[in-house]
Amino acid sequence: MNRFLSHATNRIDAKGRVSVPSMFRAVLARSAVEELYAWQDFVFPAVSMAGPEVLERFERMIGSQDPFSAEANKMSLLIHGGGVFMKLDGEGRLLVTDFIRDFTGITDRVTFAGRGDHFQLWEPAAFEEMQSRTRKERTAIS
Amino acid sequence: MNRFLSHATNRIDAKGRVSVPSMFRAVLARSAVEELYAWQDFVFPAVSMAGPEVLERFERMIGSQDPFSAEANKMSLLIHGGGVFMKLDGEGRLLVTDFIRDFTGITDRVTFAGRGDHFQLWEPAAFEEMQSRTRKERTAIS
DNA sequence: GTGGTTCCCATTGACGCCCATGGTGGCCCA
DNA sequence: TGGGCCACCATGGGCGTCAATGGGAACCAC
Repeated sequence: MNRFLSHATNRIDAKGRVSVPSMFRAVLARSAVEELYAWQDFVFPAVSMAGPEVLERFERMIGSQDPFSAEANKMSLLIHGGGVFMKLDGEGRLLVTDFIRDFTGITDRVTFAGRGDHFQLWEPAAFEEMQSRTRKERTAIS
Repeated sequence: MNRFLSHATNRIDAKGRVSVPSMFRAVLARSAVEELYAWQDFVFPAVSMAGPEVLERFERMIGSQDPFSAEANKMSLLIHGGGVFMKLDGEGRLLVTDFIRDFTGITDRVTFAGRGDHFQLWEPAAFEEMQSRTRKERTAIS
């Protein structure tokens, strides 16, 4: 199954690195992704990651709008200004930069959460809380 | 009958594995399910399992919404972030991971409960209690 | 140089695959 | 109908492999 699923929490080491769960790396490998596009999520205090094709998808959405519209402008602000490219080291770890820390509140541990076509980095407690709150809110799935 | 029925409690071994009741495995085999989609239930402290078609059903529900809405985002948080694919070993056992333990409170024994098109993993005492309480309430079957 | 990275290599514990054993129930046959 | 045989299921454990993590040393940029 070629989706990002499940969640797992890993520790950040003294050098600021954290292992991306092998499950997620396997998905990336299947789509031959080398460089990751990372962006600050539009809804949650989380950083999302996926292959570059997601950025292209975002750009097509902007392209289909009036380039002078406030709407297109704001969107570019988010997906370009709030996005970076990152890559993993030989062991499948990534550097937790301030870009990630400041936006998520992550300090020493990272919760990776699958989101289907991408995955996210959360501060563990924030993820827990958001998930359980959401579960309480809606009893309407199924 | 191709349904998950009845319940049974099995012991978790020293390696954290537990046998899925053969009755349930037979149902899975009949539908040629290789990989199980497991999700943290939206209502109970239980992990549910079924074939991948359930995930696809969930995803269609999300797909019918605005992908940038908070609503779609939260739903994905549960079905993607709160879901995993698992597979059984050669003997029909599954590994009871933290993904399962943390959410259900399971420690050394698991109660498997049939739910028609899927089955659930419960902490035995929690299952007992939930079942007997529900029986008393007698919500509105009759 | 100095701080921050990247590239390797080492360690340890978790997990997957395989084979073994014991207990129980079902079935056959006398 | 009683006994015995056999199949199947739940459970245990060995062992090789891989993932997560830690740390040294080369490297790059300012």
